[in-house]
Amino acid sequence: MRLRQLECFRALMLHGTMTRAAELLGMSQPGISTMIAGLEHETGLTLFLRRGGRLQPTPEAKLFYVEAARALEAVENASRVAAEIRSGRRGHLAIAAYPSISIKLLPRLLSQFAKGRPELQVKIITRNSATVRELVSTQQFDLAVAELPLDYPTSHMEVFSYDCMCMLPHAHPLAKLKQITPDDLDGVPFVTLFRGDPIYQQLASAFSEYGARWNVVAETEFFSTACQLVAEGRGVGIVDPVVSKPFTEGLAMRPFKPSIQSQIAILSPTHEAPSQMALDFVKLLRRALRA
Amino acid sequence: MRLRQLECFRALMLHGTMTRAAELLGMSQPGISTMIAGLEHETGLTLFLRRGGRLQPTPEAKLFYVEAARALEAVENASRVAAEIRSGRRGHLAIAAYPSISIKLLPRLLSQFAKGRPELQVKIITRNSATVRELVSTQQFDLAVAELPLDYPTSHMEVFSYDCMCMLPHAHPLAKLKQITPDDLDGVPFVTLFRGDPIYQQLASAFSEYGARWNVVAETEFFSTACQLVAEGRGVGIVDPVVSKPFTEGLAMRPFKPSIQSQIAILSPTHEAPSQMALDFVKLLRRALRA
DNA sequence: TGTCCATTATAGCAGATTCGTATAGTCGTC
DNA sequence: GACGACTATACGAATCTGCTATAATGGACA
Repeated sequence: MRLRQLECFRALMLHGTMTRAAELLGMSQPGISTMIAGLEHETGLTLFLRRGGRLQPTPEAKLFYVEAARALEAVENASRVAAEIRSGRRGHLAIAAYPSISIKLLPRLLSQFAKGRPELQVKIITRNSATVRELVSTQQFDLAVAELPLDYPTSHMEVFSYDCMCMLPHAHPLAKLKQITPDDLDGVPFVTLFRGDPIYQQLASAFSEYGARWNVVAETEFFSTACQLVAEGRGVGIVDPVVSKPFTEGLAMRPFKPSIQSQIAILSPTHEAPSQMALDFVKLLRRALRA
Repeated sequence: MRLRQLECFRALMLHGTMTRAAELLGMSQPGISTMIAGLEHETGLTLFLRRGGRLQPTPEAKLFYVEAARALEAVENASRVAAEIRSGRRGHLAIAAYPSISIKLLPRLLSQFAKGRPELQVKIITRNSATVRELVSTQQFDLAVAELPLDYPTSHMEVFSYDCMCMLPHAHPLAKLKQITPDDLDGVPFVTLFRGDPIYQQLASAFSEYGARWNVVAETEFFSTACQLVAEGRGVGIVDPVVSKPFTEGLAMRPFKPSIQSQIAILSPTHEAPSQMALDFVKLLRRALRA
């Protein structure tokens, strides 16, 4: 059973005569004739009665038409889907990300990305960076974003490093300074991430190196929480300048010495080829993370 | 997009290598290779990554596979349905019939006909013979059975004539006779069809011709009702010997003089070709009506 | 009845497609 | 470095497709 036969059959059923069906399909009448003859021969069905040089569809033809039309639609649908995939209108994007980025930056980028991609399906899973790393190794995701250091490095990894900045209310006395050091923060109420976080470790080292007293008044799990505490006047804190930017509006940001490094990475599954969709989104994400 | 391309694609997705897919499809490996290359070229999708002489399906291939498989199934289904139609396993049979035949005989024949035809859809509509005639002219039915005379004759019509027989309880005194005439029934309680029915007209003539008194004690719409009244001892009656046979078990049947003719006809739509299914069923019905 | 018109069917041919064989290229493994 | 497993390309034969030309059929109408 060939597709062209079904197309000819459908056109003939819809338009009554071979001559007209041929016009519609842009082919000759004898072409239709042989196609229909072939279809009748191969199916063993008498689809049309030849009455007075005209065709009359048999009841069998009407029964078969339902299935033929369905089959043609399915094929045409496959063809359309192929075009949608090619043009990036259809696809899915499963992303695993650590909390700070999945709260604001990622949704913002994704909704921007989804414009003009009506059939795009997006899945975002938020886990801590260690879990994100495990999820990537199970190949369940097209893409992942995690903080470094990872327990062990993955092959496909694109790293972004940031010098963290000190955030404090505009009204804070230290906001007058162009740059802030541990000395400036000696005994100043400080909001930080939990003890396990690399940022915490680096801060602890920095304060002890400078011989300043690090007065931690709050430990949070997410940057966003820390930022909110600072905004409420609970103390000052330190964040990366890109991923956390959406949370620091209305706060003063000052460079911090010594350099406190925040590193995040875009991870790709190792054994799986990335989809074009994923590659396209990575471009957008990369641009955002470089900014 | 050609079917063979989709078949090759499916086999390749299912079996991993072109070599194996070729075996499964009974073709050569280069054949698969060119088919896939053609499909990739025509869809504009990169469906497989060539890594070290091996193929690795891309995420796009996985997306497309869903639709490709669906399309192939639809086509294969159409092919299967064609075979079912050809073999008579699939089809429908819409029959309009007058009450007496649609109550017993028709269902009995249809259930016999439906054996070995799993996908057969049957529709029976019961109307009086005049309405049946109208329904046939609207071409909504594959077949109809009505009593004669019709108000006007249809072109495709096969007539069956019966000499009606007298029915009476076995215990009835007249059951001893081999044959019954209006004289025998002079004043005998009689159950008959309604006044409008051809049978009624013929009986009235017969009794008046013989100068016998026709003692009608009940008029019914259906033969089945009349038969039941006779079985209950309400009187004697007259029915055709074939269509009404299912209702007359337990009753004595005797030939009646003069001949009271019951005529019924199998009607086919005029402008519509009959389905093979309908033709097959007519054969069965004809055999039953001739018996 | 004969002519015209609209339709379908068949024949023959050119081009496209399909699919085989032969062969080369690639990569991992031992 | 040879082998094995795999894919890609070249080329030719068979098949399929779809065209033009033409025949055949039957209805409409003068």
